[in-house]
Amino acid sequence: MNDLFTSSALPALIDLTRLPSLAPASVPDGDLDGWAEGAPSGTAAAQAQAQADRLLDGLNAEQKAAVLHRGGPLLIVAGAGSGKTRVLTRRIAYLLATGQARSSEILAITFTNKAAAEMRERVEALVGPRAKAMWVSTFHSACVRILRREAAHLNLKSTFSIYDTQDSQRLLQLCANELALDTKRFTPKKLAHRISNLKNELIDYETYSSQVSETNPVEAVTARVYALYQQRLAQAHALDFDDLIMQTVNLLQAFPDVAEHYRRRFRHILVDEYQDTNHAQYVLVRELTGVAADARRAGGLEPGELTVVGDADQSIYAFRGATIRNITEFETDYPNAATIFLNQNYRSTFNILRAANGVVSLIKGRKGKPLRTDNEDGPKVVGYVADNEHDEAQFIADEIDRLAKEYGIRPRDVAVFYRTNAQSRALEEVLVRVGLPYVVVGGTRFYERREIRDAVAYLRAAANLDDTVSVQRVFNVPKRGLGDRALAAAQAYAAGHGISFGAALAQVEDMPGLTARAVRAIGQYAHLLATLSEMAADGAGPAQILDFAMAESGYLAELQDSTDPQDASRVENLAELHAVASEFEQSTPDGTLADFLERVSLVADSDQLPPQAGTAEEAAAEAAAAAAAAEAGQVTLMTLHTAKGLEFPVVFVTGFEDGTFPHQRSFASEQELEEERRLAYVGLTRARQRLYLSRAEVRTTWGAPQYLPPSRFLENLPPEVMEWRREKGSSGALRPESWAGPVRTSYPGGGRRSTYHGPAAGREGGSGAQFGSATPRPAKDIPHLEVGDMITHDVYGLGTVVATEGEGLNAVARIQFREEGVKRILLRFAPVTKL
DNA sequence: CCAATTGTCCTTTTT
DNA sequence: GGACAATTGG
Repeated sequence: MNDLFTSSALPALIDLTRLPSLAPASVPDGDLDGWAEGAPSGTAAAQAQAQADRLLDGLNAEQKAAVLHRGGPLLIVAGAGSGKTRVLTRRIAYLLATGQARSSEILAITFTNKAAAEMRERVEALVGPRAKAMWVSTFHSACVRILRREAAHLNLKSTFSIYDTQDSQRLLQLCANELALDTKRFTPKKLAHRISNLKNELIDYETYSSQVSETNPVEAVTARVYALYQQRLAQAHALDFDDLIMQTVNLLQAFPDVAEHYRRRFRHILVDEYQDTNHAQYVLVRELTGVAADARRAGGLEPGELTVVGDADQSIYAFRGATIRNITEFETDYPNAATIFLNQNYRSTFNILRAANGVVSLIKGRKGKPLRTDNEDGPKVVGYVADNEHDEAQFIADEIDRLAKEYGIRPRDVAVFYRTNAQSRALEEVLVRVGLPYVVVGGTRFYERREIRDAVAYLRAAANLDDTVSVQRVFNVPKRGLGDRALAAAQAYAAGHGISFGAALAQVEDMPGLTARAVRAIGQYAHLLATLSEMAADGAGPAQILDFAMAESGYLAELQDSTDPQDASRVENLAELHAVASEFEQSTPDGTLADFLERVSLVADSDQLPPQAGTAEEAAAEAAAAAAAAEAGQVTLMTLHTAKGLEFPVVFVTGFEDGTFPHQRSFASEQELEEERRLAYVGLTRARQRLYLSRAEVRTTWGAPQYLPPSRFLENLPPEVMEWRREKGSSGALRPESWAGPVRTSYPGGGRRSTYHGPAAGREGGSGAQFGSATPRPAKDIPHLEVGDMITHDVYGLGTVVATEGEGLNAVARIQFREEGVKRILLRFAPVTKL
């Protein structure tokens, strides 16, 4: 390890005299926790160094090198399960313990707030109060803090609202209406996506407008909407998710003194999950390190220390602008950078790893080396082919039961992953039925529930009356007898007077075109908002304001008086929000309403995630794990995306069907398919001991049951690591014929179709059942198609017939699909219906 | 003029 | 099987 340390570190460019002393800044007082900032002294220094060196215990040579690296940017290419979080944590602790960095000089960026909280906890457990002033957060949270502090520079209220995707789309809908767009063609969703991409590339609307070709209608419209959207955001004193990054970059670039302040402040920047950063985030990091700014270096500011950690194989966020180039070109971007590879996997059994490597090995131009491990083979990876999603869920439930009985595995050790959130329903149904405790992470998140968003809209309005999206959201919630008419009148008035919607409401007396009833209703609403604003301005806490708003508006009463049983749980959710707000007031006494709202906007409720045990050294995490060990806990259900960075002893990855995973929408491009492949890799590598892969032959997606072929990813699993419990569903033989009468999986009135454990299942299991052997499909069932007919295909969706050939059993059609282009399809087998 | 009701699209993945 | 928009009845 010393070899690695001395050879890779200390590149020529680094001025040794400027490196901080290795000696710790303080005397260790028995244990690490006792350290306080102070002056170094002789023997104490040696002792402290010994303490610091203990941070290297249990690390392999590469990991040590990564912890010890000094001088110049460092790229750690860390394969799945190679202990990257551990290395990053130790590296920060080491910087602090040796006095190379003060905690106030550290900015560590993680992917989620949960990861940030855990990392902070672990570092604190290692070096105690020395870690106090460091920033550990996501890009977004860090940017909000900077923007709030520097709001004046940007002409922004420091209580600006933060718009999530839903809010942005609402505002875009308003903009689209205003511009009288064809919202069928330009949906808010698509517009949001386009604008988000532009922002990720740091292209502001002025630049974009000047670049677009007027003859391209999509670009021209996007430019107009983008401009209006930004104007509306500014009027609302709101920033969307992408603005948080882009505006921070703008700030740093436009105000050199501000930039310099933060560069001096954050001498050590560490970025986790670097493969998932987008261009804007890349530039932000570059601005903060000042490495690219030669001119500033001439001004006496040395470049900051930058450490990034990532794994190109786990890049799964390209859809949101992440670019692998940030990791593959790191050495070009930072010429004196060093790279350290961590390829040893400590997490998974060899069988699991071989399966994972198989899935990802096909990717073109893949640079990484396959992971290696000294771990034992472990049990084989279990495959299962279910008849349908309920059968799949039943298999999982039965298997969890069996594992509990035979190996004492607890629910908390088990995770079930799926590609899309919608897939969780079938799983939940079965888990409820068999009585297995479970928790769904993500999905319809707490903060996305309607009542929560309504309540938060009141709070936002209180903090920022100009927040038009929020003020309009609860304009008639609870019902105040205000409809489109009243809304339009107020909107017109606001536009005519150049004031915000919220401000306009106060002048309801002057508003033309309203009935007396509407005037009264708006007046009451305006009064309520004014009162809430005053409370917020007087420093009332979020819980107090929430209480008042819910009571005074009649929102709570409306829910309580309702007979809809759903509304009862809404009341409970509001109580939960109130509890969160109260807890916030207690834990952060000087936290403002804006602070609370920031947390609500940026913190996905990842608190539900089980604490990750794994690394042994972190006292706090260890204690928590030990305390929880007695509990059986809950099975964790989540999407594959959410699973990134986690690990579980037992993992089920479901839905291995072409169309589900890889998702149908990714068929269009090679890049997207590769991203799906990496997603599979991420899923498989979450497992420590046991891995299960399943698919359903028939899956019911919104209404209609669909036959789906096996996922192409399954073909790349090395057969020797697989144990197929069931290779065909009992509907398998039916497949080619099944089209005439698709399996009925809808069950009216909640009556559940029993899963197939009958003789059919037994007969098919494992034996080479002949594919459609018995009766060739009767000719009458083959749809007769002519050019121009519209059809739907179970896998490819809507299509138009562009050519036909052959007759009867051999009839073939060329069909133009929306996503897929033209396909040649043998009608005898294809799941096609004529429309 | 508003509110409940019927139709329509739909679904990736998320900070 | 759900969110949300246009539609119709009150």
